[in-house]
Amino acid sequence: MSHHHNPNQNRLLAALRPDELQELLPHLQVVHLKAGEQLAKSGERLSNVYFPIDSAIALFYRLESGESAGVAVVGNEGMFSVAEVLGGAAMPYWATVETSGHVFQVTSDTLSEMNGRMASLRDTLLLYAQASLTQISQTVVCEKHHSLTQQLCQHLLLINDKSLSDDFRLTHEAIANMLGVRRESITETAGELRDLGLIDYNRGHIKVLNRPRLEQMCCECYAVVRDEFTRLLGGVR
Amino acid sequence: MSHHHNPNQNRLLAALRPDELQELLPHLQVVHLKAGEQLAKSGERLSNVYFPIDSAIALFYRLESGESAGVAVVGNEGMFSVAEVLGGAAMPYWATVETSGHVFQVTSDTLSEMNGRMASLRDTLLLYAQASLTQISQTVVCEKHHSLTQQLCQHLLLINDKSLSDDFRLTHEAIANMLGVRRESITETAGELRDLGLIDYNRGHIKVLNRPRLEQMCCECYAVVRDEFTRLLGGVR
DNA sequence: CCATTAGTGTGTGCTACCGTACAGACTGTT
DNA sequence: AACAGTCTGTACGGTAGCACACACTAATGG
Repeated sequence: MSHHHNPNQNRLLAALRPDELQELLPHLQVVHLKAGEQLAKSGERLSNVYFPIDSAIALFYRLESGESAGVAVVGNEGMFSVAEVLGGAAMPYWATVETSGHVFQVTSDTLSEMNGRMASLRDTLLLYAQASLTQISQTVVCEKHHSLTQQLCQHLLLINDKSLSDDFRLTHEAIANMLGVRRESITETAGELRDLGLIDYNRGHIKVLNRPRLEQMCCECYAVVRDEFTRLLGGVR
Repeated sequence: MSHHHNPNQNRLLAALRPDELQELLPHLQVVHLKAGEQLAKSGERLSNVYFPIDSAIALFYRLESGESAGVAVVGNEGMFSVAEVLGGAAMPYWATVETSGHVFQVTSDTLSEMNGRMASLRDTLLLYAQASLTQISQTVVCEKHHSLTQQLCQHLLLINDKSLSDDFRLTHEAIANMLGVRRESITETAGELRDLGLIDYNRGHIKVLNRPRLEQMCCECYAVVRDEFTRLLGGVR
C-alpha cells in the first residue's frame, strides 16, 4: 500500500473493526483510475473490488434501445461492487470511471474469503448494501418528482463530495448519460446555475463556487441519502 | 401453520435448504392481509417479517411535498423486509398491502436468530437482497425511458403474478400512487388497454384478458427482472 | 501550423404527462 | 328511498424535457 494513502480515506474501510481492517490492509493496493475507463459491463464477474479514495465510479444500465440511465455513483463512502458481498457474483450494471482518482483495490477472491470468515466485516459491508438500496430507491422517487435542475445540483454535490475537490473534470455529456437526459438539457440547466453564480465550467471542467446555495436548490434526496449512510455506517471523519 | 398452505408457495422459502426450512417451519404463521392495510411506515422497526403467498405488498416512498412513488412490489417471489437480513433494522419505506391475500409471517427476532446461525439460509436471503437491488435499479431506468403504457402493463403483469389470479382487486388510484403519476393518467392509459381488449375493469376490479399481448406491449424491464430472480434464486416451480 | 475532434451554445417544433376542475355512475348505509 | 362515499370519465391549458439540426470554439495531435 502506498504511504500516501490511509484506509480511513474510504469511509467504508474506516467503519471496519480495527483488527479486521488490519488483516485486510496488506491486500489493499492503491490504483489510479482514469476517467472514462470501463470497470465492468453487464453480467460480468469482476476479479477486483474497489474502495474509492478520490475517484467516482458511475453505475448505469443500458437498455436494449441503447438508452441508458445512471443508477448510482460510488465514491469514498462505499465500494464497487456490492454484489461480491451479496453472493450473486455479477450484476447487470455497467460501471465506468466518472472522475479520475485513486481507489483501494483488492481481489474478489481475497475479500470473499475474508467475508466468509469475519462476521463483523461482513455485517459492515451488508449495512453498506442496505444503504445502497436506500440510495437507489431514493433515485426512483427523485427522478419522478424533482426537476432536472434539482437533480443536477444533487449530482454536482455528489461529485464534489467524492472527488474531494471543488474543481473537477466532468462534461455535460457525462452528466447527461448519468441522469438519463439529453446533453442539451444539461447545457441549458448548467447554464442557469452558472448565471446564478453557483458554478463555473469550461470544456469538461466544472468548478463549484457556492456550495451552500447549491444545497439549497437541491432536493431533499441528497440529504436523505447522506443521513442514511451516516446512520448505518457512522459519521464522517 | 395452516394445512392449506405449503411453504413452497413462496419461492424464496422454496429456495431454502430443506433442513433449514424444516427448522423454520414451526415458526411460520399463515396470516391474511387486507388491501390497504399498512405494514410499516418510514424508519419503523418491524416486529414481523412476511413471505407473501398470494398477496402483494407495495413499498413506496413519501416525499416532504407529500408526493410519493412506489419502489417495488413484493409477492410470492420474496419477502418483506429485506432490512432484517441486511442488519440495518429499519428502512425509509412505507409498506401497504396492494392486493389482499395470505402471507407466511415470522417474528423478526426468530428470523434474525436463525440468520445468524444458518449460513445457507443467510446466503439465500442475501441473494434475494441482490435481486431486489437489481429490481429497483431497473425501475430507475424504466421510469426514465419507458412510457406510462409500458409501465402500466408491467405493473399489471406483476400483480397478475403475485395475486395468482387473472382477476384481482385494484383501483386506478392505487396504481397511480405506485407508479407516481396522477390517477387520471391511469384512467386514460388503462382505457386504451381496455379498448384493445387486453384487460377489463370495473370499480376497483381488474381482469387480465390477454396476457401474451400485455407482455408484448410491456417494456423489457419485466423480463429482465424476472430472469434475474430466476438466475439468483432458481426457477419457478 | 493546420486539421480534426471534443465540448458547448442555441433554436424550433413536438409530445407525454401535469394540475385543476367537474361530472357521472356505481355501492353500501341508514 | 335518500344519501354519502368511492371509483371512473373527460376536458383544457400548461410545461418540462425531447428529437433533430447546426453553429461555434477550445484543445489535441500529426
